[in-house]
Amino acid sequence: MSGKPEPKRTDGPAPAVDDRSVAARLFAILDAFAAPAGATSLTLTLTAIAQRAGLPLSTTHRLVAEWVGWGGLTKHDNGQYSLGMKLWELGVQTPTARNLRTIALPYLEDLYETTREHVHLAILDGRDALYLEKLSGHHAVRLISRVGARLPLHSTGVGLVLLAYAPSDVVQQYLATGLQRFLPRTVTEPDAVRKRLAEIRLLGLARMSEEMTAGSSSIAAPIRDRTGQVVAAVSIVTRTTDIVDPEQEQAVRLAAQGVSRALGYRRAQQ
Amino acid sequence: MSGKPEPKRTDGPAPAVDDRSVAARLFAILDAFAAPAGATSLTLTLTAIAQRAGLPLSTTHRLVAEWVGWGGLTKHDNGQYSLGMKLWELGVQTPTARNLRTIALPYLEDLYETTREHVHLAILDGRDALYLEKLSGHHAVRLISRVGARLPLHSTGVGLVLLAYAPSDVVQQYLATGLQRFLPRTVTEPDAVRKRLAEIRLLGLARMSEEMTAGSSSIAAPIRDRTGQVVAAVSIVTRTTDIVDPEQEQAVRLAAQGVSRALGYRRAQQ
DNA sequence: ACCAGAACTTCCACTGAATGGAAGCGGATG
DNA sequence: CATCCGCTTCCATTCAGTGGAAGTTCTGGT
Repeated sequence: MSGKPEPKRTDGPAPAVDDRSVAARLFAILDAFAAPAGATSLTLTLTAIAQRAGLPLSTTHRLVAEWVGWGGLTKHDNGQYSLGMKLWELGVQTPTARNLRTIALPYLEDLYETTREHVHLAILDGRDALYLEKLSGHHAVRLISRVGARLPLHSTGVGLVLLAYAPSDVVQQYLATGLQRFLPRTVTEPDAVRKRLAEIRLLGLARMSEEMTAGSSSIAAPIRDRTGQVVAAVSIVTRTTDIVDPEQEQAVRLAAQGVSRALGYRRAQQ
Repeated sequence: MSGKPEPKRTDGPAPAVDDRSVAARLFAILDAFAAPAGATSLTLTLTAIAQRAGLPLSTTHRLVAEWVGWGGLTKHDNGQYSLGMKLWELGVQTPTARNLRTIALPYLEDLYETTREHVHLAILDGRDALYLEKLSGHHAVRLISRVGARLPLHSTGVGLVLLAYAPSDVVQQYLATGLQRFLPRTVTEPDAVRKRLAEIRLLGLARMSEEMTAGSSSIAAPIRDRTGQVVAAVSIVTRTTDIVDPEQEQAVRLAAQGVSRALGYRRAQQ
């Protein structure tokens, strides 16, 4: 009853004992390096890591040393830390990413060659479109997307395609939360989005225009696995024009079909 | 006093208390998933993880749960575990890999388009060539290399280039250990390798033939950063022919120069 | 050159989180 | 139905991890 038998705590601003496990603390350290949006990858000092992870400096010091020893973090000459190659090495072995990427890459290359536009490959992960691959030429319009980026489902071509073929409860939940408007043309009204999703399912293709990045539009199509489930989406992002280019749309469709076939999909109908 | 008040340990085969830290045990679990050579990515049962990591089952159970909770491992329906997307997500943010890849990719695409051969991008990491990127078309000769793979320095094109421009003590150490012979034509004799390295430095290009995989040859060239240091190597792998193709060699050289220039290198001499 | 301050590293007594043996569970196999 | 094998849960024991504090190094201001 009453207060716990705390030793000698000077009131202060809620010490709030940290009941995270060692593992959770180790993870918190890595999470401190998660790059925010489309920024360059982070490089942090020990103190910065400690702050971001909410850990005492000495604990951070010890745990960071463990990460460095294993290769999950690297210490640079200037004393800053960044994510280490070991992490990259294990990361690229993750089955979902690796298998899809390996199979899809040749088709993405073809698509890039025929269109010379940014090519994206993304999957649905939680409430986001997670970008697995991105090909772009030298010219390349500046985009926020990059490999490993998470972008909203309702404002990107791949995102909308993924949402269009997602289980209805996922759609329900996604639309329930307020959708952010990035540009005047971003569609954020739930019912309007629903109507779009139906059109996408009908057409087997999504067309976006100026909803995430000014001056750029995109065309996206679904990729299916052997069971017919949509598991990913491909897209190209072009400079916005008013005319629909049937050749580009056909190229995206073909790429998506190619990958689907390589994944073992044999289209049932149509 | 005498012996510790051990509870009731039956002698047995050296209990050998495990003095690994919690962190080390967590890492051992991830390391259990490191795919051996060119195999498909692993999927393991709890028991298998425990064995590979050398941990008691109950400890493994608890720590694996921590990884799953964070997203570093994923539990599949069948009860098997594999590396998780979180790992991939953080992994692709690793600066070295990300920066080099982003800058190099357009040039690698060009190289692929002009040659239609496997294109590799690798860096020197420890005693291995670590493959950062690999592009291949549909036809594609079967190769052991893949993104994230580690292959020997003396039997691959990129490896030999990296070794040629490595600090002399690295070369020293590498050659000191016995070099494995994969095929009859693999050069393993230290002095012969040294001679090759000198030729590569002179020519700015490496030519390999049937030293790792039967029927395939490769042409590799060095990539330099702004300081002039060789930081990576590009190569194409072709079906072995007896004639040297100057166009292919020129294409590899151009790609390497393009990436170098994009990295800020302005060649000093030549 | 000197000093102040910040950032990092090391130390160590205390303690509660991690450990792992054992028992319980559940589903596959014969 | 019995057995095996792999997974999950439990909990008393203890030692690894903790973090405050002191020591050290680096930075930059005057």
